[in-house]
Amino acid sequence: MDLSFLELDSPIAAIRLLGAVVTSVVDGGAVSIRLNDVEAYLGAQDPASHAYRSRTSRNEPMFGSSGTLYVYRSYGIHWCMNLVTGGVDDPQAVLLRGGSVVDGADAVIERRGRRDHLADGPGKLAQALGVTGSDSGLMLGAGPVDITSLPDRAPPYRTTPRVGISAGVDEMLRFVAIEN
DNA sequence: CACAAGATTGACT
DNA sequence: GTCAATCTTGTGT
Repeated sequence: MDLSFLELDSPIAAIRLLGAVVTSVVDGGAVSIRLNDVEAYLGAQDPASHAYRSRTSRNEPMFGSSGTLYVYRSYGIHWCMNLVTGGVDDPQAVLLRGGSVVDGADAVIERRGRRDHLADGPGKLAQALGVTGSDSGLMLGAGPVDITSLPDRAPPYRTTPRVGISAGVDEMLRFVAIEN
């Protein structure tokens, strides 16, 4: 799989990730999710980014090379999963906000403890894939997570402000695939 | 060392 | 629609 587009700026990489299939193999359960909701974080000049203030142990993976996973604890309860884009020392990332389960639904239902709303939110998507903080800093393909399919072209999508942030709210950096 | 805030979710009124 | 759960991390004293 050619993932070189992840070296591009996060808004462009985010759009290319729409329709992409992310897979994970954790505890013997193989899960595939097709992304339909992503957000771009620009890095040092983006007040909404975790890398805005300074380089810390938490956001360290964002300063790594593109294709690195950045996973953080949200509200003390959930895990949220990003893919690092841009070059080294350029802390851009794409937050994986949502997708639809295309394979391994049984494992997802067991992890989520319910049959609906399996991956329609960042915390839910990470839980569906079985991704946790211990996966932060791993490269795609080097750990349990990989991208196995990319669309030939970006699907139709709409652009909205990012969700749940208190700074940079005017930036239209959330990209949601339009359902057909 | 103390503390405030958070890229959310799910249950309940 | 409203609200509590829950705890790590970053920052300031």
